[in-house]
Amino acid sequence: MKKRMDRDSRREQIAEAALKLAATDISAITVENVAKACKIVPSALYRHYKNKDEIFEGLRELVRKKLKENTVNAAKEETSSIAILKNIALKHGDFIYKYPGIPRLLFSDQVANKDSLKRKGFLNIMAEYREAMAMIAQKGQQTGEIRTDIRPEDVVFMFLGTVVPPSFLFHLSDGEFDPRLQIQRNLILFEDAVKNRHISEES
Amino acid sequence: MKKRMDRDSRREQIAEAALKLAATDISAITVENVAKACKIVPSALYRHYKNKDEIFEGLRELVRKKLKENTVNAAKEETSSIAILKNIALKHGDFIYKYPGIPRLLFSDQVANKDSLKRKGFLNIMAEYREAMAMIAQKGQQTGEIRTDIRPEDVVFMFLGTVVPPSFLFHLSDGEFDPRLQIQRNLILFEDAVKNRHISEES
DNA sequence: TGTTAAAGTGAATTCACTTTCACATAATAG
DNA sequence: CTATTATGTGAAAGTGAATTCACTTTAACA
Repeated sequence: MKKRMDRDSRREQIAEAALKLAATDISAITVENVAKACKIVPSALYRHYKNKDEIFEGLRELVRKKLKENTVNAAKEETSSIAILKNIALKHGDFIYKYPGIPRLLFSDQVANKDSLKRKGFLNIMAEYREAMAMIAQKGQQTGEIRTDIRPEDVVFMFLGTVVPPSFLFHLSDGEFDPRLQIQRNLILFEDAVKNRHISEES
Repeated sequence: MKKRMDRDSRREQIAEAALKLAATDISAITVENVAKACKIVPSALYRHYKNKDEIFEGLRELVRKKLKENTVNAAKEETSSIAILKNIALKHGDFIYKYPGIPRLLFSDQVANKDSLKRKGFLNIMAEYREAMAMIAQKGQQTGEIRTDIRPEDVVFMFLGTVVPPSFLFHLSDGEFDPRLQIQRNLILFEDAVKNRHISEES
């Protein structure tokens, strides 16, 4: 009757199930709960992942993919660098609001703990991400819309500054604090701070 | 021979021991390790704290105290609002660099997890903290050094934006990324973004 | 100095998970 | 149709803590 799921779909299903569980609480990601969500028995998970750590690895991969998707879409929708960055920030707001598991995972220490390999998982995602942002910023400097007296990486940090604290508060407040509104407000200051002022023209 | 420790010192010693353990990894904070660090036996901890959660509560209290100390000292050293805020940010950089356990704890989900009471612990600390910052910002607006077209809370978020992302990266990178340098750079943009521009005078 | 309460000890218990394993069943290819 | 391989099952074992408890030691002080 019921067709069995093929290998790849099952692996993905498992990671998705874990991501959903992360929305409540990272500690809800137990082998048992993940298995239950996939309607299989705990031990069956081990046919698809060597152990729980590998499930987390799959989870990180999932997050990486979704984050990248966001940035790519944002770049398609806008042309100016600042507009792209702002769009990405807004998309992130919607995104983490929709998947509260994402900040949970990023800030979690279960997923990225002592053994530096696991930690490097997210660190690499962040590095890749920061680099992509830096390239956008650099382009903005070349076209003259972003001030050139700071490094592109500093623009990136300013960008992170608009997104990370609201996300963190969203995480801490267990969903009560709406990160999207604050990100919008922060973006006003962000634009103001990084745009090239052309002081001579402005006065 | 050896004098036994009095009740209060012992409680504090336990919290301090937990904080030190947090520097490596939150999961290193086990009843056994904490006890070992205090040179007593695990079960003895229960004479001082009802359970592990209460130890974490003591830990949060310790963090709250240390954070407050920072802000108070910064306020003493400077007069202008912006200078105070910048000073606090710098102090925080030094601070978390010295106590890597602090960001670990803040971002940890062991310490502040599902049951909302625990989570509220840090949430309250953050709320208190943000309020204190907001008051400084408001004062800055009254004296005219900070622009008045944004809410004090937005200044606070901008402030957090300078400190939180570097702290987070410090945490993720396991101490390799130095938050202090980036905070310094971020503060340049921070000051630039929030100070009152007096456009009429500047041109 | 002998009594009492507080603090510490060690062993045992419990608990929530993860992981393994021998066996069962479904899909697939020869 | 049968052999083979991939998946899934259920029970059992293993693990790493947290917590409890009866018992000892220590400090304080009447």
